[in-house]
Amino acid sequence: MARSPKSAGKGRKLSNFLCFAIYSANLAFGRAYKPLLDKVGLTYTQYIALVALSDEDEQTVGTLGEKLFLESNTLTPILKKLEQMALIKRHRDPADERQVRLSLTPAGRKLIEQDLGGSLREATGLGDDFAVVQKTVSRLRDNLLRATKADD
Amino acid sequence: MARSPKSAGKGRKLSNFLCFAIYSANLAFGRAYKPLLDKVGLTYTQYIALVALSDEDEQTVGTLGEKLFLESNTLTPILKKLEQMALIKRHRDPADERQVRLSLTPAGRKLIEQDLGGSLREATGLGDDFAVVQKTVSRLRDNLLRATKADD
DNA sequence: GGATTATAAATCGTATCCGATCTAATCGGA
DNA sequence: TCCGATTAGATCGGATACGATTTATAATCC
Repeated sequence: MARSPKSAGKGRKLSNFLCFAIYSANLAFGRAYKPLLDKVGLTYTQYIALVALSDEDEQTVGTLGEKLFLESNTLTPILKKLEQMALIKRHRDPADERQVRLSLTPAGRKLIEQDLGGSLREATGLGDDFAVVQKTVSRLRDNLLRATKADD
Repeated sequence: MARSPKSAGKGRKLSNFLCFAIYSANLAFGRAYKPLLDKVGLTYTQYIALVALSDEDEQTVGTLGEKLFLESNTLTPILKKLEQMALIKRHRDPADERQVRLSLTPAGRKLIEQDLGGSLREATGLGDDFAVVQKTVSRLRDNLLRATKADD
């Protein structure tokens, strides 16, 4: 990844790597959410998946994967776990037996409506920049994915 | 779509979650680096660890972990792999046998000096905002970790 | 000095990610 | 209509993350 133009001496400074800032910020978010999610028995990824599922009922694994930038190899085990916890329902679509439809159970919806991470907005220390950063990082992600897909 | 979503309700939009922007941007960086790192047989985390190790010779697992925000449970297997690839050396510190000292081999240093991710700066599409985003996200990370540690 | 405590790394079990592959179901062209 | 190609999920193996525990060494206290 790109670094600042200056690399005197021995190594490249980690602090100049945007990828490392993102990588470590992701770890930090996971740790910030941990105590909140432990209370309800969810992992970070399970929580994100549940939020995405709250967007719409009867999504397929594929469409959910497009939202989360993940595929069935990662999602299937997570979704089975969420079903096992009675937070979602999974069933094959009768109109196309290849697809699996996903919906929150009342328990799952109730859990999501608690706004579990609400207290974290302040912890980011971003103040009014919160929305700007969110948009900028999303744009960064989209640009990277587009560029990556482009030279396949 | 044949079926109409019965709930429509209150889902929280994933697009409003800063944590998801960071989470997915991290996935995107990993995928952008993948083809570059495959050429040299490194994984994303191994590469980040190697960059951190290029900063200084004779670091311990603990000090490396402070830079990477990781601990020995995660680092030890990665460092053993890097040693096995002859990119670093590991040895117990004679002055304190509890500690393991880490240094790049010439091959490891040579690999890092290639600036493998250089081509990705452009792919971020951030232009002159690159450095600003890098600093803002680092600050976000530090704030989150501080807040998380604070109410332990 | 010997026992207790603290520290550094390693180990172990669980849960992601991800490439590769597999299976089942659907589609499509001759 | 038939059969190969495509598609959607699921499965599998390797590599992180991470809490909890273990081992080995060092520091501290009485």
